[in-house]
Amino acid sequence: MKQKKREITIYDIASELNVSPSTVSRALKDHYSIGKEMIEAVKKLARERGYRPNHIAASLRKNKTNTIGVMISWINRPFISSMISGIEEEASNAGCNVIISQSHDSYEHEIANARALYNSRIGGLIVSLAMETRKYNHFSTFLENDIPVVFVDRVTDDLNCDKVVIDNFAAGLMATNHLIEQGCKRIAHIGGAQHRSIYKQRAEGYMEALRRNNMEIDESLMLSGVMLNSEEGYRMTEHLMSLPNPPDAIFSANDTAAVSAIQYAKHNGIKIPQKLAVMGFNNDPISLIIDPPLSTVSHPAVDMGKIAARQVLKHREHKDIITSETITLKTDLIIRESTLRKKR
Amino acid sequence: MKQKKREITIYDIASELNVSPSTVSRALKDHYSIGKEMIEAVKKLARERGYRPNHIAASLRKNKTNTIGVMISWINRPFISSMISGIEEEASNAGCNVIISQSHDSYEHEIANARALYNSRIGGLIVSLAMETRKYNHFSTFLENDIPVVFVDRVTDDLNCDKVVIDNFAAGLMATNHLIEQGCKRIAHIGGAQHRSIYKQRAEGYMEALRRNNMEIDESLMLSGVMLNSEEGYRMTEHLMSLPNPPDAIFSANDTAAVSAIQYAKHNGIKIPQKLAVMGFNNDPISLIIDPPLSTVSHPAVDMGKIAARQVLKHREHKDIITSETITLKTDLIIRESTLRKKR
DNA sequence: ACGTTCAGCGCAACCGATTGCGTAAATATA
DNA sequence: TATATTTACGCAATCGGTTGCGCTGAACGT
Repeated sequence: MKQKKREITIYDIASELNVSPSTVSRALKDHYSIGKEMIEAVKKLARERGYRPNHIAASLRKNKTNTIGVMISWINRPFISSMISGIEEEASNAGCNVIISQSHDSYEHEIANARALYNSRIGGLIVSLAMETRKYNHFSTFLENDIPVVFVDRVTDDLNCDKVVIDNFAAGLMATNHLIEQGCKRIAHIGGAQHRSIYKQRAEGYMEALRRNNMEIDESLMLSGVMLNSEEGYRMTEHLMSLPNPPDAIFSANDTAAVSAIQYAKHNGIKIPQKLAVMGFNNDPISLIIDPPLSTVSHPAVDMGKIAARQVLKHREHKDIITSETITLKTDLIIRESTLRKKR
Repeated sequence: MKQKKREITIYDIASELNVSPSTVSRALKDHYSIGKEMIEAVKKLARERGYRPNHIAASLRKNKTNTIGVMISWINRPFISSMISGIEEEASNAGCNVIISQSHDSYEHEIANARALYNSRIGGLIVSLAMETRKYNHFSTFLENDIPVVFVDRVTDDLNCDKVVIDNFAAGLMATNHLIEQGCKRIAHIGGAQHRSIYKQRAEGYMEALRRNNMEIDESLMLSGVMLNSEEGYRMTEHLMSLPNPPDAIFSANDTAAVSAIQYAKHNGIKIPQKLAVMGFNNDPISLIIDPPLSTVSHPAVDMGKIAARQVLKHREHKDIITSETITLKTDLIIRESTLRKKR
């Protein structure tokens, strides 16, 4: 009844063709020292017998798997899940598996996950840092063992490896400039944890825009959250609008907080964008659903994932190359009603 | 310079303790035939030497990995990514990896992915079916080889394995009943592909509610989409509202289409919920952002993922048990303004 | 005619853990 | 005291590829 279907191995193929297993192994991957017709014969028989390569065995021998690890904060966030979608697509095209692990934005978790992934002998790693993380020693194990590490979005300069990012400074500058063009005079900024470079750079872009326009940088209008979630966004907006001299615009470092700002405004009869213009960041689905639609900065999430995956795969191909490049993708300012004061 | 740090193996530990590798192997997993003090000694030395078990080697020997495969349509959808979040959390607590693969709702992709996952020797599989899929032979390979398969949400009755679902019929009934209670007289239903049981059952719940209230079932008010995305939702709403006798309520089988219905209504000056009540399904984040907030049915996404993972892990523990259970989780009707005609 | 080159393939040692079977010593039973 | 049983551990095969090195015969050069 219970048929123990033995799997076909290279040994089966070898003995059937009266050659050695090594020849079969090499033939299957077009090794240069194997004859043309032998390669064909092996592949043909392999196909006929339904041979399935055992990656586990190869991984054991090579002490490296064809699995790419992905460390992110939370899967269930639009930007992250889209990025993973891109990673998965690219990796699966290259015959690689993708294994994911969530840090939940905790430093402790991130360390534990790094250890677990390392123990799983992943062949490459893609990381978007946890909000908390300030030290990066837990990644050096990978680098020391020639396991390519690529950072995406939430990166660090403390480690010398590939990065896939957007120009957060330019994006912050662009977004703030737009608000200024729309006639906003007192622009507040709701940022994220400032040790996370993406948030720091967005804030610096914001400040640079003010400077270039000879506008005062008012520290009391620059807030930074811990998680930058909706609760924080709501409370920070409440704080800002309760100031003696409240802002007439808010540039938020993500859409979640920006949407909360809009909701606070709606609850309190503050007209958007006339009384308060709101600019977000990320182009999350909610930015298009909220009323009025939220102006924001688009993040090429899927592409960032694809490119990060490609970088990992590239390093796996050419182990000799040790260059570490930083790839910066273009962002787009998406102008919607939440900031559109001047009708065009 | 380049220190080839040799990994500690059970052989190193064995020779240092002057015992055999088999003893070390057994001691590390508390095998009954190993003495108490031997177990302690082995574990102590393993800790001191920084021994890391090589799962690859174990997988090769046992011909089964500690990796759980997850097949879903798209990662970047709120329900799916939340579910995966739950799976990952539970699996990682049990020391298992999670590898994901997207079908993009395509039958062909699903088959290819199944084959790839099988070749990866996964130790268990969690599936939420692609929209297109109508045949299920591509999963039998797993069952024949005692690899536990658990279906979540988008399930099928054609296969005899575990399922984690919600009561879609009851949910559809409940949702429609609510609309009726709110005084809606002509309720339309926007459903998904009817060969996918979740959508069929929601539609049947809808019809049952009408029947119980002696309301006519008007076929022209029952539409079913292919992907049930926003474009389809918008067009179907347009179609419905252009009928000679348009509906005064729409029950959509997901939030995406429901939000599109609201947007169509807003674009065309149709008051919600007075002129048109809209009910969604899933409790996606957008349902809370859209104005007016969307009434919907909540899906315990994270829990469904956790439970599915637990089922897989359970089957891995006790291989003898071959029961296949269906676990049905509770849904909640979330009433918001989009259906609230009667002020309470 | 003889040394050289090289394409083409085989040998066998890995990679690290698992496990059925065997065995010696210790303890229990008759 | 002899035998049965239990306790605790070792032996060695096995999982399926991979790869450095070595071998062979034929083509080639002078």
